[in-house]
Amino acid sequence: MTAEAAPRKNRPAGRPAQKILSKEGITVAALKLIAAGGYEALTMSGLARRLGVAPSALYNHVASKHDVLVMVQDHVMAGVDVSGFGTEPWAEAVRRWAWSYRDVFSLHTPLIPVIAVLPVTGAPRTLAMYEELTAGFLAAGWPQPLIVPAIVALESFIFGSAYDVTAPEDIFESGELAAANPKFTAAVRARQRDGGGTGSRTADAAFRLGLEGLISGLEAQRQGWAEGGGQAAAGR
Amino acid sequence: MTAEAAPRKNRPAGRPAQKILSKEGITVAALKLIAAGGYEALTMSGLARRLGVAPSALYNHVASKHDVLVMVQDHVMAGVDVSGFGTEPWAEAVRRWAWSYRDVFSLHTPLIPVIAVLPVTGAPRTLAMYEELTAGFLAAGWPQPLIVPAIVALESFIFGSAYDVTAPEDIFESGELAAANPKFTAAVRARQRDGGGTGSRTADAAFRLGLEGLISGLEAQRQGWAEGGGQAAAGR
DNA sequence: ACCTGAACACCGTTCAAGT
DNA sequence: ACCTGAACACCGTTCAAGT
Repeated sequence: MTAEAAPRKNRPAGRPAQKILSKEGITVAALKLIAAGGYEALTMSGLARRLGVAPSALYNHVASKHDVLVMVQDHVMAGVDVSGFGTEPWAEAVRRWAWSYRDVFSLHTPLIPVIAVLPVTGAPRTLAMYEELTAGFLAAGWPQPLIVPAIVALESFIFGSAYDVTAPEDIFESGELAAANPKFTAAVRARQRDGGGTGSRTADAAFRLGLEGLISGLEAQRQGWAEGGGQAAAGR
Repeated sequence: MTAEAAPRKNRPAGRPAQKILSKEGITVAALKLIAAGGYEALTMSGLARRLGVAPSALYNHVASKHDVLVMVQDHVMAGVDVSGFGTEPWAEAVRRWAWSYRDVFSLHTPLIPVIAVLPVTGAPRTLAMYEELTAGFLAAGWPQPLIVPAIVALESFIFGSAYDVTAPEDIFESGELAAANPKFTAAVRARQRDGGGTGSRTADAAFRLGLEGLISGLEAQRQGWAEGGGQAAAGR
């Protein structure tokens, strides 16, 4: 297929004439493996096979498989669209960013537990995204203390929604328990779908509703903060 | 410690006089294992050891480890507080539910990928929770087509936020990249924390902001729907 | 420094044999 | 039907040996 990863043919032991592996190469190979066979296909030996090396060779470049996931994550993050910040109104920029973020990570849900707890130090592109976001929030007049909590809230919603995209369409069919749960069963039948039809975009309808709610609701929280002189709204 | 799982002492092969395992017993043992050593400790052989059987014996009662996670999930779900629905105003009931849901699953984040795509058919307690929720939304006057999308949106936010609870406090420290990302670095320093101090509840501040935003924003979306005669708000 | 090859300590799961 | 015990096909990771 591609020429870059010529299969190893009985290469002798010992340090090779010029080095074969690099972090960048490992990351690219990992992304190809994922594209071809999903995250199940991403194993250290699968990665080594594709790169034409022994599995143990990988450990000269990464400390663990977790390291590989971090590298993949930072690469994938480049696909998130922050172009609206600086060119569009705040709400519109958030919309563009949020939809692209969800779409990208719905194809990479196994990265979510990794990103969600990952110190940004190790992920320069992710950090760059946050910098763009922050600039956009500041330009829209957001008070500094609310910016990080607002971004975290939006991201939390996006991560959860990315899982939802991967759920089967009939996830809420109550089956034989329908009779015991009539109100929910009826609500599932009547639920709003995106596009108005019975097409398979129930995840989109929920994401749109939540995102529009969050955008207007965060805006309201911001007003409340300004009026309250620096305290957040109603508590637990 | 407990008497129930007396260690096996050279029990002979063959069907025992009376059966030793049950789904309920396996679930309880799994929860104890998790409480003691987290999800790393939940292995099929660890489970078998605690129950005093051979690992293969478990497969007479469950088809896979995924089955065990589903059973654990339904058990954990019982800890979510839906008592507000029917006794409190809608917003207050949602608050109580959402905080308890997040708190419970922040201790069980490995279940999130399982629940998020799990057909409710296999999880009766989860289904019962949705029934309660739906009743509460209906009683508050929610239009039927918006109820499921609204619940899904709230749940997505809750799942994402549960991960956030487990993140290290210094997750946003930009380290040596601080100079290249000045606005974000400053926003992190200035960020709102719950309780007003520098205590470790940054996750709570973000959750509160997002939840209050969602509650008021969803309320606004509901108004928009009523006024628009049955269409949702601004699109992609 | 950076590769090979063998080995280690696990996983989840299958299956024949036993009562 | 429901257990044991051995075996299988994987994992990620370590480490001595080689250049």
